[in-house]
Amino acid sequence: MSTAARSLILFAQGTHTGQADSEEKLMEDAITPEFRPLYSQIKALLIKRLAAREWRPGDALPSEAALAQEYGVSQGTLRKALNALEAERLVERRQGKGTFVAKHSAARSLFQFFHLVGEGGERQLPESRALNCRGGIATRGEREALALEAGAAVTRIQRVRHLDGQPVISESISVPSALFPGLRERAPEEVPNTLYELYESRYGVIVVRAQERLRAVAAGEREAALLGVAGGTPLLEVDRIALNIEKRPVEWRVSRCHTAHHFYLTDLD
Amino acid sequence: MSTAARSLILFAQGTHTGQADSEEKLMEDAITPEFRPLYSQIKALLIKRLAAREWRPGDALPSEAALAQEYGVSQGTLRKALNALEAERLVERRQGKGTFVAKHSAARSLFQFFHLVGEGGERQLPESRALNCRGGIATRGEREALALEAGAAVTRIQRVRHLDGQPVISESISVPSALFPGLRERAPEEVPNTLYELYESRYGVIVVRAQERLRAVAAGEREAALLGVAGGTPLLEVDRIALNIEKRPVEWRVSRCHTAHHFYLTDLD
DNA sequence: GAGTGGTCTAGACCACGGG
DNA sequence: CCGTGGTCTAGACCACTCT
Repeated sequence: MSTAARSLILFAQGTHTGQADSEEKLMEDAITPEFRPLYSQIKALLIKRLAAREWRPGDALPSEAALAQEYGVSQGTLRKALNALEAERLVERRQGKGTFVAKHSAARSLFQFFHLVGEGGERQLPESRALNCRGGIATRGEREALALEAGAAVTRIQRVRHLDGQPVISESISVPSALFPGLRERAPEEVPNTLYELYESRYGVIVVRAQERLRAVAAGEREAALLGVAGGTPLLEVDRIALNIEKRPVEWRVSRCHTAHHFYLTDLD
Repeated sequence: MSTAARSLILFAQGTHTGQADSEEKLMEDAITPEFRPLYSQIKALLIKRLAAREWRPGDALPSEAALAQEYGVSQGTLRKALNALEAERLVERRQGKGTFVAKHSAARSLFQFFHLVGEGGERQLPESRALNCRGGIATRGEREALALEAGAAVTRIQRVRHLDGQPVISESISVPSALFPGLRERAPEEVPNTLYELYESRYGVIVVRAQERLRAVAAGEREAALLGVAGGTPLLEVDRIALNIEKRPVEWRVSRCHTAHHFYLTDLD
């Protein structure tokens, strides 16, 4: 099945041993060369298949040899595409086992998405207590963050997250209800700690990257009470937009963190 | 000259066509295989030469072919090492030109090291006004941040940085005086905006990566005055340790940022 | 032992930059 | 024109995993 969508463009390429010809002369005067490496085209094709959920998180992809034959390229070229996908954390590769669609886990949440660490740098996932989970109509801010039309339905979750038993984060989450049918009916107790695992396993929404905007704000009375601090205490506000494999926003999350005993840690490299 | 420090360990490798033999039977029962890919060994050797300043920032390295011959490996293997160095931003490669030792520039400072952006996401390097530049003895904090012995000399710079003409960042910088001889004698007016360019061109200290710890703090009276805000205003504190090519700390910098009109922007991927 | 990804090689040709 | 890095191929062997 799936006989390799074959429209690979081999621009002025050397050793194409017999396949993917038929488009050589059609750009006599192509002002823009439009050269695109084969491995890059293969990569895009594989992303398309991943986005179409041809393979699910945790599944094994076909072997390098099989995919190379399917696309009519050498194993080396195909490997380059797969390695690029691994670098973007879309797949995981293990020698002797195979190539697997990346799956969310507590460890991944901890290292890729959760950056608050203790004074000594210890990483630890917080425990969460959801306060509520409701549906509503997208505000202007939600429409902008999630690229929604006016009137779109959103589901909102509010929760407090604890580290070492102490409340440290007050979090407001908004997602498009269309992507997560039924989520709004969940009771707060039924909202798990690592939401991205839920998004993935229950709704097929794979969060692969995010962008965060940080600023310092003064605690309002509500957050202050939730976090057990005085009103006006400086808090670290983390405004995150999470993107799926197609780079579309799927979640907007604003966290306000009490940073008396924790840091937001990030590497510049 | 420099006839390729040849002690590459070729463990159970296949097609070694005649070079780098002589160490085949000496690990009959090596419990730990200690396998290390050739390209990784080459990479380490190149890093050593870069750290030794055999080539200076902006210089061209020898061509792939030349280096491959020097180390007695194939061009493909050598390329893998160079590509890894490029991924770590130690070198820059340009088709048709060559491979060059990475050089600090305003652009690099802006994208790799400066993360404060305007509301719309515009990136812009701030202008700096140094308040003072003095020598002193390392405090406990400086010793920990910079891995210094008790009694070590440090040079401290304090400055205020402006965006769109408004003071936004109050910054305290400490560096080991031993690494930057003469820096402490600079008049504040002689302290340039992009310090890492100065470190590199004047002192041969190449900052290649950094780690930042962020938290929210209340403005003290001093910062408040410098930034033109009320005392107690929440500020984003950015605590940075900058590392050189050998991963040793070379600068400690604490910035306090007024984030009413700017964000700290970071990507999670 | 079979199958997977990982490393290494050798060689061909292409895209790019600058004489 | 030549020299550079970039792409692609083909094939060999190695390391790892599981049966």
